[in-house]
Amino acid sequence: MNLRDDLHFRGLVHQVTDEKVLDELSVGGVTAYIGFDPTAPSLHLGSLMQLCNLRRLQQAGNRPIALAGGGTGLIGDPSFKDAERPLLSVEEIEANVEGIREQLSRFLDFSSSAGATQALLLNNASWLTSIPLTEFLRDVGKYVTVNQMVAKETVKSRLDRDDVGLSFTEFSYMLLQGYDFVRLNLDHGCTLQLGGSDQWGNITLGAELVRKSTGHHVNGLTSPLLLRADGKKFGKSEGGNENVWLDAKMTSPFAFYQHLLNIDDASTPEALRFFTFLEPDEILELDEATKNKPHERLAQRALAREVVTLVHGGDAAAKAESASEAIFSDAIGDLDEETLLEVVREAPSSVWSREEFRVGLDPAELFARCDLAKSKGEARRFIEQGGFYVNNRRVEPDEVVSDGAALYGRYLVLRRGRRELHLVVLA
RNA sequence: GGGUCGGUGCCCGAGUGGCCAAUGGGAUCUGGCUGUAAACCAGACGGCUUUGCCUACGGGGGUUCAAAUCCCUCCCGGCCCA
Repeated sequence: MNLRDDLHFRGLVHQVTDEKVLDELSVGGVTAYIGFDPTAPSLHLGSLMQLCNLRRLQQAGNRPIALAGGGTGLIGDPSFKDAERPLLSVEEIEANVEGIREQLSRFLDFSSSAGATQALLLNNASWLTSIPLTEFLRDVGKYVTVNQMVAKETVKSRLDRDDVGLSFTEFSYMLLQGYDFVRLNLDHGCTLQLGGSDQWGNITLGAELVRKSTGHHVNGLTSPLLLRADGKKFGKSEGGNENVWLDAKMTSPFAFYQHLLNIDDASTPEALRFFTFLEPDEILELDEATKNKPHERLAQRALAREVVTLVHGGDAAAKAESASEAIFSDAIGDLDEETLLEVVREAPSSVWSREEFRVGLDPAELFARCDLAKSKGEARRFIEQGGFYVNNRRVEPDEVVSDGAALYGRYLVLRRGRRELHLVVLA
């Protein structure tokens, strides 16, 4: 299956400036770029989809450019944000760009052996922070009318609001992004910009800017934004509004695996298409499985395994998988010590002095200090509601936890609700 | 710079001197049912040494026995005018 058909099968083409681009991509030899916002030190599940797209292009014989927005990040993209965004400091941005640089290399081939398809990582700070204002206004601003900028959906939604405004800084963002496209076209022969559907306005403006200022014809292609069936953002964690990060230190492989495993049935077909490199017939089979025997969750399992392997490697995926199976079964105490440790290794853990447990410890304090509750007050509430477990046994009110309860004399597996875990090790 | 409206808990949004840790909705969390889903039902949802105390209604100051609510001032935002 060629790339065009594959992209269509996966539903990855939302809008495209010219259908012919898809054929060119299928042949290969196109240079295309995607911008990544350095608003955090790590990419998250949301950006993973764009990463996958770049990877798909590269595998089909095209050259991907990952553009870190070290310059545009200083300004802030207002697209579909309903309020002005706080500015990040230069230091923060730079640190974030460094973090992202590492992650990208797991997905794209940056080695010279890739030849004409060798991936590039660029940072737009290298040109955006040094271009003179007057030059920018003459060479870029002159090609764009405020009329067309204001007409962009992303801007209109902000202008129509009567409670917030839109600063000139954020308003200018699209010009900077457009200028990126011009630079990449002139310096690297880049002729295509990819992005999420929220980037359509920015992308078309950029393409137009390239055409007017260089005479070169370039294109844009957007992918749909993946929302869960319940309308929630996809990359958000189960607990709270935290992003699901690609950095193992910020989101453990176990937590990452769990997040994918818990995706609702209705969203799995899309997730499989967007986030995995499984063959179309495998995907169709998994769709069937979800429909006919949903309780087995074959699609979710495959999704979790594939994506964790992609992001953290096969070993981490295997561990997360076996840990997930063991930890939610009944008899956690029946596991031998080695298996037990293996199983909870991916969960957060902490080491405690045995002394603290001698006389028995207030479980509210224990759970609060392990971050399974925000405060002791909240911890007490969880206990009253029956939401806390030690070694998979529910904690009763007035109970105390002592070292006698430890498995193998050393381990306490704390759990809140169905799936928030923490391992306490006695030293 | 002038006029005007506004800034309340994670978000939206009531409250205009005591009965306000603050109605309601959403989000979130826990429990039940299940498949570690979805939907649905129930409960919780500032903190603590929890019959009570502390911190909170943009910041600071003031009036009052008593303020989210009144006054002054500063900061921030919307709209209109210059």
